[in-house]
Amino acid sequence: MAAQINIRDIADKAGLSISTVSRVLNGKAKEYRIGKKSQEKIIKIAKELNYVPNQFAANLKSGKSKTIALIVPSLNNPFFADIASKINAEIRKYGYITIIGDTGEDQEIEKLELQQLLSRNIEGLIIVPCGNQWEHINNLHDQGLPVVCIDRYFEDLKIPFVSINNYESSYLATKYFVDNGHKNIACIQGVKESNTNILRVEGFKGALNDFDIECSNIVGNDFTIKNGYLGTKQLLQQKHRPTAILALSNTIAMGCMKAIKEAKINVPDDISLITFDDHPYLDFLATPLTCISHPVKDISKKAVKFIFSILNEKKIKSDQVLLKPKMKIRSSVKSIG
Amino acid sequence: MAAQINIRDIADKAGLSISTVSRVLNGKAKEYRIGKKSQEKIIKIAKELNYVPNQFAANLKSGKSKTIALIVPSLNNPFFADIASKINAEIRKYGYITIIGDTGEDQEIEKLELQQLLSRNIEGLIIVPCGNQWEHINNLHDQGLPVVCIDRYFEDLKIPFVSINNYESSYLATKYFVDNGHKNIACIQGVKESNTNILRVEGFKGALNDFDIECSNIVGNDFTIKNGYLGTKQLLQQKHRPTAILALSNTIAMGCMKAIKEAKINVPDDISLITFDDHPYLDFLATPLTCISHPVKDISKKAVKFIFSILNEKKIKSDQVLLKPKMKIRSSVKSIG
DNA sequence: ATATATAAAACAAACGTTTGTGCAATTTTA
DNA sequence: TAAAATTGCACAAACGTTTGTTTTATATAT
Repeated sequence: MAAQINIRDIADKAGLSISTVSRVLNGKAKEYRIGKKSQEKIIKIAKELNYVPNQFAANLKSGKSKTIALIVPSLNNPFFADIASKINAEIRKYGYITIIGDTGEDQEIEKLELQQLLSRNIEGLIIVPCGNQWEHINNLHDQGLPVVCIDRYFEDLKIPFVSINNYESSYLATKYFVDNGHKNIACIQGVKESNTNILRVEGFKGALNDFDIECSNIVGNDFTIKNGYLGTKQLLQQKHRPTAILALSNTIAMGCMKAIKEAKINVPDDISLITFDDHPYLDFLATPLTCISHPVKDISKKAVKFIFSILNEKKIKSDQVLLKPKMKIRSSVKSIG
Repeated sequence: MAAQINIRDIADKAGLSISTVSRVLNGKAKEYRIGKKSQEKIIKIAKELNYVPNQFAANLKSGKSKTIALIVPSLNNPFFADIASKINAEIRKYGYITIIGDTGEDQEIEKLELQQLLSRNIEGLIIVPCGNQWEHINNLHDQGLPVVCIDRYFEDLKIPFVSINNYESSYLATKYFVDNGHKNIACIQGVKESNTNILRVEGFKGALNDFDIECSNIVGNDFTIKNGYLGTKQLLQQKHRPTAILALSNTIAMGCMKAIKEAKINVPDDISLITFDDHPYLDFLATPLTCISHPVKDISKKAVKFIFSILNEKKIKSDQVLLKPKMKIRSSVKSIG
């Protein structure tokens, strides 16, 4: 790599000092009363030489890295990919850059990545935590690093978060099943300890309870295709087979569909299905899937706004918000009974 | 953010000089003959204080950022999200970190991001270029920055790339149509100028030509759902409606399916369809889609390997490779005639 | 003509590392 | 036992910026 030209090269060529060049290039010309001719000369030369400032040097001195870290469990999950894409774009608007970390749903990798990111002096962290350990994240928060959890969060901590009301989400879905006459409703859950999952399961149970439906048929333990597949198989073998399944994630739903297909039965004729997380392809499935849709754009925007509010020490009214979920009705739920 | 503890704090606490600490922490203890007791003491203290090195300082001095940039057209596209996920994981294995840029298929943003990334002293660039302008990328290559194009590339330049044989891809698909008796085959293309598209179209035409099929019915001009939708509508209105459509990307295929659904006709009974880019959800579509599958993992691995080979000035036999595509046969092609 | 105010820009320290070199102290060799 | 070699470490410069302070030149006031 050819040596990058630096501020000194510009100073030399302009016959001015590096401090003057720095100030002009940083828009502090007025503040430091740099003459117009000098300003123009510097800017012209910088362009000519195609000057690119060395962020390391700048950051080292200023302590500002202009970098926000985003950590997600898996970019392979279209939901998180969507979030990553939106947050990345949003952060850029603030003149900051995003470093995206993909933990592969492994909390040890999460910790490791966090270390690496810290050594890059990130100024803020937006994270979808991938487990129920929170100490390493809370420490950062306590140390004053702006942290915002999205999607998944820790209920009893003071870390700001923006997520959706997961209880309401599955309550909505379950109620929809009930409204359509279903009484034997099953649920395939994800990682049991994750608060997302806990709340969704509670919403499921809560709805059943409110409508005086006894049985709560809950299987599974992971947000994966495999788990959805195995869970569904298990459900289909039950003597009193459920008429409806609530899949607590899009990955779980994919597994469901696989098992349902293998069993040569149909959605919604033989079994109804609702999934979490919307995606364009849901419209084109064998049976277009009714889903609980999360406002990814709102979540992303708000999370980024939070980060920069904290960074600029602006007060936020409430820094733990739950957005409202929506149900997108397609045709995977049959009206029965 | 509380002040991070630095190498000097460790030196003070250990009663040693910062150079000694630096050397121990960088694994250069033997090389510089640091005593065992000193080594142990330093490592112990570093752990106790939870030392995180300041990469900016280290990078400033050493000129090494331990960072590779990855630029993709859009993380929203599952294909690129997949690539990003894999490359990210792969690069981490080398102790490097990845900065992911998402250009939104906008070449101006691509240029802008590139500038920002350069100022962060990236040591390498893996890019899926999002247009047919190559100067800004070629310049970097000429300046000695390790650059590897993936998926899309520039044919006449010397920039290393790893992609798949796009000609072969669509040739394969088209041949499959022909083998199944199709004669009136249409193709919905993406961005006309992109080399990916050009080659795929050529493969399409080449196959038709080889099998003495005259008509080449090519519509469309963008790798988007919308374009797929409009293109399909256009095709369905033709007096001599095609019996098969080759969609040159997964996004285009989604648009196809939308239009086909609206027209109340079926795949493959009324029309056959093959798409590019595999994805788990393709199995669960109304009609599981036969597709041309690209070895994402191989592409990612090879690209990363190239980058580090170039970085370490190791010779590569051939640095412009085209991997073999595979066809994943599902059930979206009807055997006719 | 001198003192004062202001404009314009230079000086120099600092950020936290890495790294080439130098210098004791200790051990080995002759 | 003195010279040579080795071991163990410290010194200090450098990386390219930012930024508080100082200096110089010019304009204005007295």
